[in-house]
Amino acid sequence: MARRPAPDTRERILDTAALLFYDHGVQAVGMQQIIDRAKCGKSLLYREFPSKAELVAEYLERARQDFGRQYAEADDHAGSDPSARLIAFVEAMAESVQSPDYRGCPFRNYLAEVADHDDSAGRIATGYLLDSRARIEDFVADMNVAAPDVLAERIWLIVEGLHTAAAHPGGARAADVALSLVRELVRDATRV
Amino acid sequence: MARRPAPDTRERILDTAALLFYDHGVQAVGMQQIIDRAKCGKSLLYREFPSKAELVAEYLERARQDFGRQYAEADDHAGSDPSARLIAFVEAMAESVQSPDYRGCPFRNYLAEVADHDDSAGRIATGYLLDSRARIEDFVADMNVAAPDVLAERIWLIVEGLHTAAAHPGGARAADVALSLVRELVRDATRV
DNA sequence: GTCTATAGATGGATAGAC
DNA sequence: GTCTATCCATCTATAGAC
Repeated sequence: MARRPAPDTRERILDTAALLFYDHGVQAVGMQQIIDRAKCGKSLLYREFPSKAELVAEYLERARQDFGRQYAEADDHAGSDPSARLIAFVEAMAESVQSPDYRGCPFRNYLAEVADHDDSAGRIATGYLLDSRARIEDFVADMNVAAPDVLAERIWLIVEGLHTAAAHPGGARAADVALSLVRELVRDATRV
Repeated sequence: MARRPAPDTRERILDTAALLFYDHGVQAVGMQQIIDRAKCGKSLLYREFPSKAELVAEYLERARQDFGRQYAEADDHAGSDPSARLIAFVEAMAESVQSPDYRGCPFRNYLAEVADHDDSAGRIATGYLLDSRARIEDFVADMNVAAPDVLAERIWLIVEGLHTAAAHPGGARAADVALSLVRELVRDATRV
């Protein structure tokens, strides 16, 4: 029994909670379940996370940062052409749904299972969606196409479908389908 | 206290439960909440629905039948051309997301919030999705297009996006976006 | 009196929080 | 570990319609 608190305790608890929240849904997972799996005491968990609501919010906030890093890295390799950056963004999202145990987008799942979107976690989830959509709109706006609003709306709809369809039965090909469709829309829109 | 059993008791309970389940999610609604809202006794609810799981399953089953009737009615007015029937199907789905208090597709929401898809309610939800997708595939197969699999996959992705995007902030135009995109894909695919 | 509805007490399990 | 609250589900008690 170490008296000194392990510095990675908070991260380990958050890792454990994130896995359980994502796999079974936020509401279906109890605090005791997280405590058992993380092998920590109750007092330790409540010292790091004062309530379940804050633990959920930090789970989504960390997921948002993780996705943000992946998208930033993909953007670094995409060059400066806005259409290439747009494709790279969609590719990064398509890659994130390719996991064999993919169970849907954590933000969209949270918004689907919790009706109140005005709490801390809900604002993170809606903020993530709005940021993703704004990123697409910004890329399209820089592409000098005839109808940027229409193109951005269509791509966003496909992105929404990508995250949802991949979690449903028979959704293994959703990433390829979304990517080919987005590429075709971009190609048609940028054709001289 | 009426001795005569009201013949619409079961439907009234199911109506009440359906509203609550859809608005707040299945897991967030308690049986007592339904009992209070439906103004019925506890024993009466449990006589009609032996468990919450069965009540949820009947909620989804009735929703499936309701949607099925709407789609069948739309199909009756679409004539016999498979592309017209396909468009009518997508139009009917687009109409169902136009409600101002739309909170997502009940089947997709259920699958998002409950991880186990092998129970009675889960099979109804997945069955609805598979049926909808098969209907699209059947219509496209009758259209004599060059690549029916690709077209059906793309339309299904858009349909998934339609149901998801309409429930998210800024999703008011999702129905129009999905419809115009599907119409364009069908037009391009059937062009001689 | 008989039947059925409602209302409330209750059981056991589990929730979040201290 | 403990506390309170709530979950689903069952059972009992009572009030009213026939």
